[in-house]
Amino acid sequence: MYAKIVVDVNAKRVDKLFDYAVPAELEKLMAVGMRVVVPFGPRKIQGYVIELFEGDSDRQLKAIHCIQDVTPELNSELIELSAWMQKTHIAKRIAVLDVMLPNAVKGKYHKVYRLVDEDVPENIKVLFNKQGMKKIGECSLNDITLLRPLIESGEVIEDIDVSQQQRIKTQKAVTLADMDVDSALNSLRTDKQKSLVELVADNKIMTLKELKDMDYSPAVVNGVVKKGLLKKIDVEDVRDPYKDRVFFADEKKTLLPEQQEAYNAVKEAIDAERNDVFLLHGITGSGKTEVYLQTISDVLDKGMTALMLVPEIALTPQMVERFKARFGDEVAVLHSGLSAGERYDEWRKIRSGEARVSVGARSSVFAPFKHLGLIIIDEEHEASYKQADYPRYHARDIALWRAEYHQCPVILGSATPSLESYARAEKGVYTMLTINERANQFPVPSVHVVNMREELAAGNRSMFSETLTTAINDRIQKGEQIVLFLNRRGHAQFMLCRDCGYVPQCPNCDISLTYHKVTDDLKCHYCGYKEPKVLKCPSCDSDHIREMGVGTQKVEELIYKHFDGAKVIRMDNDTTTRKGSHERLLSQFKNGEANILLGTQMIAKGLDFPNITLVGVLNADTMLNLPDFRSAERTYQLLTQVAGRAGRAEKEGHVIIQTYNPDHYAIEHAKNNDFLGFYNQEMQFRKVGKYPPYFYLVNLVFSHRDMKEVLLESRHIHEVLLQHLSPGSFVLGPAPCAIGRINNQYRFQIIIKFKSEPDLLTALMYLDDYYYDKFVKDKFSLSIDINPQSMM
DNA sequence: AGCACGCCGACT
DNA sequence: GTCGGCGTGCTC
Repeated sequence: MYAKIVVDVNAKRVDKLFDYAVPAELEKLMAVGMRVVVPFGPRKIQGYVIELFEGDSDRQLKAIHCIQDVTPELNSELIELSAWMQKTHIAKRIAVLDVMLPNAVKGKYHKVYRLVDEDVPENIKVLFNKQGMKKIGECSLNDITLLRPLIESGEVIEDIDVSQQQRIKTQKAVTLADMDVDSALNSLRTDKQKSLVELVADNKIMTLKELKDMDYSPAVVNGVVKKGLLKKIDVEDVRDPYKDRVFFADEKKTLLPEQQEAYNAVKEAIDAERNDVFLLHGITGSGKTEVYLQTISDVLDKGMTALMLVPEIALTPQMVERFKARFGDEVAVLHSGLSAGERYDEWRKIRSGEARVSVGARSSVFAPFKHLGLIIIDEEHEASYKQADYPRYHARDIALWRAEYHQCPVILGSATPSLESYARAEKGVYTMLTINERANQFPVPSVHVVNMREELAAGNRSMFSETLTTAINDRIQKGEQIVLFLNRRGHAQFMLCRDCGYVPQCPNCDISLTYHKVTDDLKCHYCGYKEPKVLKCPSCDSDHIREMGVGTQKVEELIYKHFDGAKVIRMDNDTTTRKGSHERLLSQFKNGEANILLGTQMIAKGLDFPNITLVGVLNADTMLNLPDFRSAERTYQLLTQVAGRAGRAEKEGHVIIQTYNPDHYAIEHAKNNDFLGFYNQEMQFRKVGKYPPYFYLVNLVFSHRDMKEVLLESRHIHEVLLQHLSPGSFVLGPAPCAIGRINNQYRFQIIIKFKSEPDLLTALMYLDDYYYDKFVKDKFSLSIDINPQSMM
């Protein structure tokens, strides 16, 4: 037997399948998808079994060294998917496999000394572990002196140990020993021991912890074990991060007519096992989640599985609670807050079939389900579904591939669909499902736009307009709650000299340094460069240099100064990095420990508190002015989402949007909650600008230390692309990137725009291959982003 | 990516 | 004469 293996070496040159012989003693155990350790050149590394085949090989093949799993980590679907991703994402197979699997699975390599012969003096033997290994990194000088003669004589050799990062957690348990239960019971004297054996006989396996909880002391258990009636074993201990929480069973809610219609359409596709894609366009508060829950429930009833994706920041305890309440232990939750071990446990629950529903962020799209009956992507427009770094996959693409593989339907849900998806639904590629009425029947909040230019003209230079100030004071007095949203993207704090206008820049990148109040220093967000806060302007020696721009901290201070009786909870990256802090802050707000919740992007989603009657958007424009073709779309989506936080209950909600561009169509349509109006206008702009969904985009970024070289080389690549691509496509550039230099690497970009380009992948693969050696040798780097989410 | 092999300069 | 610099090339 032979095996085709992907080796764990992240290099283009070895991005192919290697053939190995399977040793006779491993043939029975060997399965596709397993991880194995193989000799590779002079060393030993981990690899994935992609294919097994029989027959003679005329080549002298090396043999697989050992297996790493008993149950394969990958199934044949994921293997096929990885091949597809390798091709369509211009990515290395191993890099693709790496993002598919949970971190705990990935191998760790240690250089070790290995004891060849066990028969050595005791003082040497104690240095080694049970497997006769000793990590070289853990050797003291003394150890090495001791070992040196043995290394020279060959009794100890250098080797590489491939180990798993995260061991499966085990627990001690007991089970029946091989023996007749009745005769066993007869041989026991005490009732306690008898009942213990009966209990174990009934349950097959009981952990010691369970027994202890049932008042069987270790002494009793050990006594029976000693008699040979029970035996101790290790069982896998599945960590459940939510195990201490009690979930109340959640009942099906009656669907409103529009919900029902959407549900019926999906249900029909589920039953027919048809690979339909639905775009569920439902305004905020229209009860999309209830539709998801009921369709999932149907899938489970059919004995199939369901995968649901939500944006990372929407994966709040509230959301999880709702799923756990409806489906109980059948739910696996996958998000970034889990430890590697917890994540792996959830993964294994899915693989074994113990969990049949998953709720998770982007990477959970690879969850190893069998018999998928439905895939749901909630908030399908969210940019976070696209992985920002290599391999740049979009969870939506993966979901569509998997749905086709399983022949099951997909629901793309959103209140503000991406233009790409909406256009496809309009064309009939996807099935459009619309919900226009709110499930709770409460009125849509009223939206008021404040023109900050007028405020400024009227002499109000604070960041709170007259209207907002009045509204905030009113809510504080009534004891109602307020959410204030500060759009921080592209609006970090920096230092500015008031005399000469100097702004401290990163010496390695073409970007100004960001001021961090917590550490009181200046940092570069791109390369990590750090320097102390400057007290005197390095340019003109003036001491009128100070922090500019508003951060949430600054706004918090201003709120306390501006409003009596304000009690603020601030949510941003600084206050929510600790595990569980997100949840804690929200529950504090929910309990009324504060009346103002101030935050960035992360508060735009999911919070659903009845007492919020006012939502203020402090600066609606910052996102609008970003040099990106999606900036209007992003602004519209964000404003709609933020507005959705108000009036989720009986009390009427108000939204106040402060902006310097009150007439911008993104803001106007957001104000009127008019998606179609926005869509039509934005589509015009996309059509004229030759942007998605009219054209597909590929963003190529080249970087190198030497500006001249990178410019010359990218010009050449421009030529190559023109030759390879069809006349209907556009190749723009090379032009300097928006941030022209990062970490002393000059950056140029080329943008490809095309409607249909059958040779695209071939051309890109050619670039990736042909230039690879050059890029390695001359430290050039090329990044290829197909369907980029951002052009910056 | 690692690691070995190999072919040149500065040292005992 | 040899130790070590890192360019080159290979890994089933």
